[in-house]
Amino acid sequence: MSKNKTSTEQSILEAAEKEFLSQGFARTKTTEIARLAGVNHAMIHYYFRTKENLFNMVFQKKMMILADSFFNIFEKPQPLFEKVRYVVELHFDFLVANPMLPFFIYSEIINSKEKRSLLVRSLFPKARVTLAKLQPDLDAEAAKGTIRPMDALDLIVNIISLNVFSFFCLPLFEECEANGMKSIETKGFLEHRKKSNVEFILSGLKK
Amino acid sequence: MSKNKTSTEQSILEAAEKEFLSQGFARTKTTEIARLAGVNHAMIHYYFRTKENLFNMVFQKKMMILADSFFNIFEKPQPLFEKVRYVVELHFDFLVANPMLPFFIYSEIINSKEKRSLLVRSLFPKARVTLAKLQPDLDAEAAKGTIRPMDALDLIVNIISLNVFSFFCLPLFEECEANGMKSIETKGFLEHRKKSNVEFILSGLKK
DNA sequence: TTTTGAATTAACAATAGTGTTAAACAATGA
DNA sequence: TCATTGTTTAACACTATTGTTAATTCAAAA
Repeated sequence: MSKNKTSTEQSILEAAEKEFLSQGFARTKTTEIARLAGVNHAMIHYYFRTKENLFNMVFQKKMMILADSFFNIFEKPQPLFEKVRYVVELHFDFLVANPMLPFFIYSEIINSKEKRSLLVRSLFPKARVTLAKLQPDLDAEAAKGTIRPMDALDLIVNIISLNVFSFFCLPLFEECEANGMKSIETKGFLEHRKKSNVEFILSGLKK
Repeated sequence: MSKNKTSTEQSILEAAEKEFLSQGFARTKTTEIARLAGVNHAMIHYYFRTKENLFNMVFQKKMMILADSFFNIFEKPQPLFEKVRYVVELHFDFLVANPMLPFFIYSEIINSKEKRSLLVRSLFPKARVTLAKLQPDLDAEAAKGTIRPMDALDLIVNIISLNVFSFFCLPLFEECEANGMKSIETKGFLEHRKKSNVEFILSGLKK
């Protein structure tokens, strides 16, 4: 038994991941997943029963990756300024490795209260811990007068905003270049934004 | 003739706008648009021939609104710091009036090179003018030593990032509240972010 | 080698959603 | 009033996509 079950099941999952991530649930066709995976399309129903089941496997996995990604970075004990720089850079690198992830998750939670609730329940406990540790550091620095008073949640939202949005911009700048509109060399766009974000966030912290 | 053509055509357009904005092209059903508009679903094909035609009407209109929104705000002649504050606030207010717009546009351009190109060609000329005016102001202030050297494009991307992302966060914070996770009073979340973004951006500009 | 059960295939059923059509209807102008 | 033209309706055709099934293949254990 189990001739090459893992191989088939795995290649379906990989193809599904690729399709769902780039197209979203609604645009993705199970036939196309099967074609990509190089298997008969009945296999998808054999292993996962429904498109929705298959989607949920992918979604759950990606949601966990997203939930873990950010807040773990904060764990390393460091002085505030180095920590902020480090967090911004590592979060940015995480996005380099998972450029479609935030958009994928957001697209799918927007029309599903269950999924939204699932995500929030995954994020909340970690976020709470991180905020509870970060806020005192910010308060201490503010008391010393090295930074302006800063809400930890705002800082985190700002970091995520600037980093994630850099990836949202990427296709537009690439399109500019493709249309011969020289606005910025797309080649180094992400590298540039990474530096720019670090500087802007550190500068935004200061008095 | 034209019994109440405008009424039917208009209500289809309004229902279509609502559905496409919240669900995107792929999830939206023309039958549901018809139901929402209170018309026979053949009317959609009578007035617009295809779902895609109808979608393009909505998309084109929304894209124009988006393209006009941001850069016009910069036109008012003002000292730099007041101008930046003013731009951030007005852009934020624009998003209050059009909360789904950025996500809608982005979702649809991501898988369509034509639409991406269309958007870029709409944005580019205005952006160019705005940048060409803004950069000298930034350079002058930097020469005076009131701000750190700053790339105009980075500043604009930062403003859009922080503002747009505040609206992306909203459903998550609402969901937190719904699940009894008290992280922030959702009631005032947007007002809070508006202030926070202005301060952070101004602070990020300074030396 | 035979048996067993999982894996695979092709063909098909079911459904949902888009688009078409012919006939009925309503408004307007002659 | 009648003819014309644009509007609306219900019924249907077409298509794409998901999901099912029965028959077949294959690998391993007895």
